[in-house]
Amino acid sequence: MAEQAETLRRTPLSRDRVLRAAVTLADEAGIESLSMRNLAQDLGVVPMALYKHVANKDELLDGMIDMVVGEIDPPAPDTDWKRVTRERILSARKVLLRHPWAAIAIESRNEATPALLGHLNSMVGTLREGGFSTDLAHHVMHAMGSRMLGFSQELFDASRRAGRSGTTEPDPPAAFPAEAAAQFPHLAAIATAASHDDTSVVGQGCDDQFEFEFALDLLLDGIERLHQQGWTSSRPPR
Amino acid sequence: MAEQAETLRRTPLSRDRVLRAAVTLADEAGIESLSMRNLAQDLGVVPMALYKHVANKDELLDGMIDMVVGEIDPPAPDTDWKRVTRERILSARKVLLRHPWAAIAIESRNEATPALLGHLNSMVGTLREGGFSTDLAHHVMHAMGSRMLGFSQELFDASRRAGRSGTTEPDPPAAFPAEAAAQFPHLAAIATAASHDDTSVVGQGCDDQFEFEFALDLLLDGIERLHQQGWTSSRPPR
DNA sequence: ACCTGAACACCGTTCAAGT
DNA sequence: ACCTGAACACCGTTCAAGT
Repeated sequence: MAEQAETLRRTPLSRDRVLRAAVTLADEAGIESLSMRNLAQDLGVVPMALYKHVANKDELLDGMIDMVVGEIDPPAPDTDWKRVTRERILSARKVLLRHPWAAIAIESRNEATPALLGHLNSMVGTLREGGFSTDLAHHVMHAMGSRMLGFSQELFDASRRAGRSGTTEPDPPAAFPAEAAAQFPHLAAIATAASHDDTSVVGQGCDDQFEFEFALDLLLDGIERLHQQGWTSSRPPR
Repeated sequence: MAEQAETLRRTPLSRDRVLRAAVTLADEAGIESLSMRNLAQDLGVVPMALYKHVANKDELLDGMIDMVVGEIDPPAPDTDWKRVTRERILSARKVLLRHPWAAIAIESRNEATPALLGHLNSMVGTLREGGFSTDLAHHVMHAMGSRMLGFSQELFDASRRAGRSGTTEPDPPAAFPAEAAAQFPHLAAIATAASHDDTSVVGQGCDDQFEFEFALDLLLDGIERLHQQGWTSSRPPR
């Protein structure tokens, strides 16, 4: 990273170069290491020079978010709303896993950025082309953003949040301590029952991709059922 | 709040009093106003006095989270897993709406706190008592924590995040500007189609509670179906 | 032994002085 | 006109000096 700064020192700053460096810094060192001062140092520049390209740190974060959202695949040219939506969501997931700081950064901002609105808009477009009423499409979009537990369980993984330490080897599996197993027997049971892995381990023992697709298909199948029934909010199923 | 500090100045500090004041401060002024120094001032105490009761700010946040999790209703004495789970999730939602900073705070920590583990454990317990295999219960818990869009759409509401300004009147509805409607026609369409409200407004026009229960029932109905079919991950439905 | 002021190593951002 | 060093108003936390 130091050599990179060396190479680029003389090339002029630009908003794009600032944002790109910020994303790299957050990816590699963690979002808590992203300060205007650290970022300037990475770019071989005095801190105040950044303010020529971003108004302040909030705008920097917005720009970073838009850069990440731009990595999501565009909708495939396909008429099957279910397949298109599924692939789009899985693409977004891949992007968010590449940039572990991004999901929380997006949630922490209180206005959606333009790129994010564009992404959501095209997701709704896919549903509309699939024959969804605006009414049902509306509720579906909300459902996609809901978290029943109030937080995303996937995020309980230290190795994800902290910056990658250069190497890509996974963390050593954290054992489920015996005392915790006694206190939380049900959690211990489902941790060990994870059939796709054979260890008595939480977190590391779960196949996150499997779990994600499980939830995704649960939702998509339910949505498909409502869609086929011609569901409207004025005529709810229950 | 100043008078409160006055009243309590002489009563000795305790971990509980520190945590309680921290939750109040975050609720009223927003999580970004929660600094060790501000908190100490609210308590009429020198900043360093806090460190007698919490090791550092991270531990303070953990304590605040546990305090909030403690507000979630215990499971009702009922044998119907679906009703119990539904009520529990709605109770958690109410708690998280009372403490707008809490959801993001929980996601930002990378280890679950003891109270949170206890809550999750009892949720799994409800499923097990309802006849769920540990396998299915495991996947269900993951599904409950999943967010298809990578972020929770509910959180795009400035009035939620920023501290309450004393008054409880809602923010004036933010209009969906014409230029945005042209750029994001599908979003504009679903915003206006929100049948439970009659305005051309995003955010304010949505009945969040309705949307939450829509998603919740979509998931619960799908889960019930899998449960009745005796679903296991070695014999998936698709 | 306990408490706490000052100090340290950071922040984001303003502003005035330099070119 | 542009650039930037110093300064301001904050952080969390350490540590040594006070009682």
